[in-house]
Amino acid sequence: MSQTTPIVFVVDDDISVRESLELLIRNAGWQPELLATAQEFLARPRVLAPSCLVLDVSLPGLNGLELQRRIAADRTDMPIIFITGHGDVPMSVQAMKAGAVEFLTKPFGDGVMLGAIRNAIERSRNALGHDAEMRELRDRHASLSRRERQVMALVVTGKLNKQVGGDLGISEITVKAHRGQVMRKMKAGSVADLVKMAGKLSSPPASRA
Amino acid sequence: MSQTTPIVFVVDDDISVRESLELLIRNAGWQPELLATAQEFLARPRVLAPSCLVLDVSLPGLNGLELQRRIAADRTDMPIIFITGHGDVPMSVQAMKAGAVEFLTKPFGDGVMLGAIRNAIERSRNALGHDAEMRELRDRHASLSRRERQVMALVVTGKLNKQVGGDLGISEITVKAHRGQVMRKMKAGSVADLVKMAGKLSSPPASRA
DNA sequence: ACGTCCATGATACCTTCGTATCACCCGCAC
DNA sequence: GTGCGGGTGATACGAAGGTATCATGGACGT
Repeated sequence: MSQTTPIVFVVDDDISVRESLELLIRNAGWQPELLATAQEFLARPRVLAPSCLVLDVSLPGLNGLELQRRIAADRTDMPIIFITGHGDVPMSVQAMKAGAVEFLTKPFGDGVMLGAIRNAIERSRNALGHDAEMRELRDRHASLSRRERQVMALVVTGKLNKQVGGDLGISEITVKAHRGQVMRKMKAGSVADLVKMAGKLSSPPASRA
Repeated sequence: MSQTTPIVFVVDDDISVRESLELLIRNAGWQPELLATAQEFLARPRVLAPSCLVLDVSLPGLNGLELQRRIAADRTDMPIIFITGHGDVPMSVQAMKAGAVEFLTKPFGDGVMLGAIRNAIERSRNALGHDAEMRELRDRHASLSRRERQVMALVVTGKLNKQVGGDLGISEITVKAHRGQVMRKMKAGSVADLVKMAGKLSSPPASRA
């Protein structure tokens, strides 16, 4: 599908780690982006390519777990692979519970890291696709007027036009008009489509694949 | 809803651990079940109450991670809390990736354990409800005849009766008959209902809340 | 003041749904 | 064989969906 090269961000204050990972990543065919601190990473604009983040747990200033907390919510398209020199169990558990895809202790083999990145990139690709679909859906839903949203909400529960009209205190004819608008604006070819869209719109932000 | 006391299974080969946890669990109002080995646990029949498993990683014979692999697939209603004396990071990461809800290193405070169990029981309760709903849905779906399943599959894509008939090579009238049967057997009050049911039936086994 | 969007409602017409009733054929079990 | 369930099809009718055209009124921005 997308021919953009996946980007692998590396945030580690140890320059030798950055350099060795740069080589590894470049040789594997991905685009490395090297940063020494969490702040530098946060200053970066969002990217649209599939990507992942190789993150050192202990960083000066904002540490790895704190950075994760900041970005995990909205950047579901950027899985995090933690690396650490002296990590302990509680730390790794916290990171995994917060959604990290991997937690590696140095030294780790090149193959392990490459496998982890490959996996993360794949997740990112899926998340990007999913996010794009959700954005599209939300945009359409946002283009509805207040009434149209209300009508849609009731229609997808299976209510008849007559009942929708009753609930909203308007006539069935008006409901039909709104309903038609909803179908057009949401680009739904059938009620079944609309129901599925409503399901996606109302379901929580994400779930781990 | 259910007034059954939640059950907390403890699998640890150290009797002093079992006994101290027994006290802790009982005082918290749950039903402790103590076992020394993975085999003993597997020999137990499934329970229908909300439950969780406090599991030592290192056990004679089948170890904790192996036991997890055996039961994680079907026993989504029994979250696992790992405990360990000398756990390392890779071990904890593996356990968390496989779906453990917590990974505690000894010694841990009573409050930490109680909090973890409370959380796990809550998940179990949700999973039980979800599982029951899914079982119910699958039962209904299984009660459909071949044709009825085919008709249902096409109807939930938003196809008109006429189109369904065309696809299956039968008349629209027959489709209506099957469709009515489907609605009755699935206990769907509307097409919207049916679409939602189909969505749940076709979605993967579970997703972590 | 004018245009635009939103909301409302009506009339008209055709399509589709949903169900009931009746019918025939087939395979399978008792 | 008789009964039963599944699959098929027809006729008929009422309910609901869906669209089009027309019309009114309020809110908001230019």
